Amino acid sequence: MHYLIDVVIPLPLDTLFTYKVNKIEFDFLKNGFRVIVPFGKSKFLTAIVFNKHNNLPEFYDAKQIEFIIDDEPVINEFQIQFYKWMSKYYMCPIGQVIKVAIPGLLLLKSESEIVLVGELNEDIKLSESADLIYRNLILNNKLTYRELIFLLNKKNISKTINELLSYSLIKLKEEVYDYFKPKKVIKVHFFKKINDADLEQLLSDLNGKKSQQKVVSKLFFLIKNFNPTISELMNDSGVSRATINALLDSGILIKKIEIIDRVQFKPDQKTNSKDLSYDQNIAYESILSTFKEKKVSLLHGVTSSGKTEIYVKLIENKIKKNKQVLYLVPEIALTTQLISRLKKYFGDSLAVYHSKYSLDQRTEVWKKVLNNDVTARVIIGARSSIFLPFNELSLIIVDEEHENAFKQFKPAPRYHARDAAIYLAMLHNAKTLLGSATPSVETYFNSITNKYGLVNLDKRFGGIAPPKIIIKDLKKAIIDKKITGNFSNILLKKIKNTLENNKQVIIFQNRRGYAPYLECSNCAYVYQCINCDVSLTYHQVSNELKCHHCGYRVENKTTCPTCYSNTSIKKGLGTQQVVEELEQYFPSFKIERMDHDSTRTKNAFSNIIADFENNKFQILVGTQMLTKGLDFKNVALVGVVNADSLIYFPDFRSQEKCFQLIQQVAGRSGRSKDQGEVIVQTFNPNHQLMKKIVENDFLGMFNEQLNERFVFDYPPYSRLIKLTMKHKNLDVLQKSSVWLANTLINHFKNQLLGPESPIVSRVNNKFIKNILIKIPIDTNLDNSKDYIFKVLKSFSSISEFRNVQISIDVDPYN
DNA sequence: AGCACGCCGACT
DNA sequence: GTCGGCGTGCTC
Repeated sequence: MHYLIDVVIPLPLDTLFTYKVNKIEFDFLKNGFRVIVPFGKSKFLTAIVFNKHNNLPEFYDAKQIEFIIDDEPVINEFQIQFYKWMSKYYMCPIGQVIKVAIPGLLLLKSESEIVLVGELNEDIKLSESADLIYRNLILNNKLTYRELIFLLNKKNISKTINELLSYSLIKLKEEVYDYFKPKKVIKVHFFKKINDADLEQLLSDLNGKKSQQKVVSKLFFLIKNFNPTISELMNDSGVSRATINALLDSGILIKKIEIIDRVQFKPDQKTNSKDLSYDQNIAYESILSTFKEKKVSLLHGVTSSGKTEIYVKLIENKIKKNKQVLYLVPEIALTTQLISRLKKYFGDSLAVYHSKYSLDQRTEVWKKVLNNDVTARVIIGARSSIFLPFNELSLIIVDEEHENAFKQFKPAPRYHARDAAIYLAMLHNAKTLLGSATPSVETYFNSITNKYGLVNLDKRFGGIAPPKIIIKDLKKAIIDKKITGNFSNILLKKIKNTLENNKQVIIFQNRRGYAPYLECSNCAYVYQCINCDVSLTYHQVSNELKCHHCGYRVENKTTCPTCYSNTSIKKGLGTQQVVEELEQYFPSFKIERMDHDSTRTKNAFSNIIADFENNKFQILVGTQMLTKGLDFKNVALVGVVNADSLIYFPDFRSQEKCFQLIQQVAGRSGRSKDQGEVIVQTFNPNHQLMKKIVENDFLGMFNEQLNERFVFDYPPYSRLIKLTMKHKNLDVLQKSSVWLANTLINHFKNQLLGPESPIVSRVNNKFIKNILIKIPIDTNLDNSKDYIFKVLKSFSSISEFRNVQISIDVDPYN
């Protein structure tokens, strides 16, 4: 009988690799265990067991595993299923999925150490390599695999290791794999449990030692709630370190090491969930009733309708039953307000997970979820939290379902967290609740066609009237000379009134930087990035020209490279310039900016929000960032400087996005009792979309968009797969993209668009071409994908095209 | 992905 | 004569 395991290697390779194990290992191993395997000539990698079987491979000799890391699985069967699905659906190698899904700490490479533990007996004769290692170990005591490989110079090291092991000269230090170190802290305790009488005794024993008495009484008081650290005790009792040390030395106090959670929750006063309003309660009940028949429901609730309270109610029910709930948000950094709100309700059962957390923090949450720990029953997280090892998952909430941030771009798998969450919930037999004030066309379509449940909540909480949206025609304003700079007179007047009433203003400008581009006024040259096919953005503060694609930056010397004149003019409009302009008009008010540039540092974002909330400044100018569920009580006016770039963005979703964006920004206004106002400036006041925006007509927008998607075969009437090709040589790219498109056309016929150069046709010195495939909804998606893979395989066998990078995006979002 | 192997140019 | 450039193929 042969014992074999199939493992996933965390590299972008699409196959499982088969290794031999012995009977004992076979019986011990379960799917989800980590093992160290030899891979290639000299590498050792962490791999994850995905399958166990007895079928010896026919065409190659399986290697033996090196050793087993865990004594229990680090991922569960749900995840194995889920990751496999993701690999298949998003056409991404399984190894790549693993790499993205599992925090790095759990996937260490050959950092294992061997440690010298024995002494060489004279009658043992070591082989040359073993002797070399042994002598090195005497000098260094321990060596990593990597160093070993280096010393032995590319030989198979497992032989040598086994030889040294067989004489008990070395030990493999497996602990190093558990790199994850719990955070430890030293706390002060009494030497024994102390009651009131003991305290009296202690205090009299310390007669004359005033400071020590102080410390003892303070500690006695504190331990009712918690044990302090040494420095906390010092501060609280107002004594010096020496006093504490004296008490420690005399044995009255002792130090204890405690493991604490890295992800700390301030013990905010815990509150019970609020009672739902009449409308909220109806919505809540209907969600429950749609869940009887449907796996997925959409809560379409206007801004300020109090969706969060409904979520809270639903979550409460689940955690009472010791179930897990995943609360997905588009961008965790923009969710500080929501998190602190949820903390109040769920306190210690709430954990936050985010790929920007440190590896230690992530690993901590990971392990808690794996063990269904009480301190991680509700996970609030960005898209990567769908990869966590849930085992009692019973509800997923996808808040702001329409947000593009749910779609992953950068490393493959290019998954959409909302769609993946629905599959994940299905695996767990759990429910998914999608929530949005402006649902995506796809989701709303699924709701009205009865695939998902649909619950409407169209009254704002407390009956506040929705903000009044006013469209201002910029063309007319210019003709009538009723405009100053970029602001129509009416907008300026409204800002003035609002500020005078002690209310705050938000100005939305969807472009960061100062001016989008700089143009030479002599020869009309536009300053360009040297690596990319885009114009450089002028940044006033640093007096630099920056590329927002590759990060290239130059000092603004304003000497035109073509005509050498130095008369450049700023064209277009960015957030920095808007701020500068407003500062001129309203010199007595403070203005702040919130965009990608001003929020780069760790706390900048929450600081700006906190300052705005506390009325430390009155006008907030910002980009998209402003729209993400922020809640400012005192904002009465929102101004959109220019809506046109939103409508005319060349993408089939641009109008939907524009509607969503303006509705969301509008939602920031008038969140308290007064009706808010929104002024949208545009050169296209008669665009049908503007009418829909003014009338708050979601359904009208939806129907119109749906119709357009039907006519042009876009989702939800088709599925899209986008192939992006990159190469440094334009000719090669041209030729190869035409070859690929022509080959694919055989199968996809007129459902294939391209190859086309994107608007930014060169980034980082590589040219780009896109091919878009529309797959009709009634054809088999798997067959289409198989065909694409087949074609890509023949593509890569053409040596001329070898170096063309191709990335696949299933359900692309731009 | 990484890394070894292999086949061609500029050098002590 | 060799060192090293990076094109190609493979990893159980």
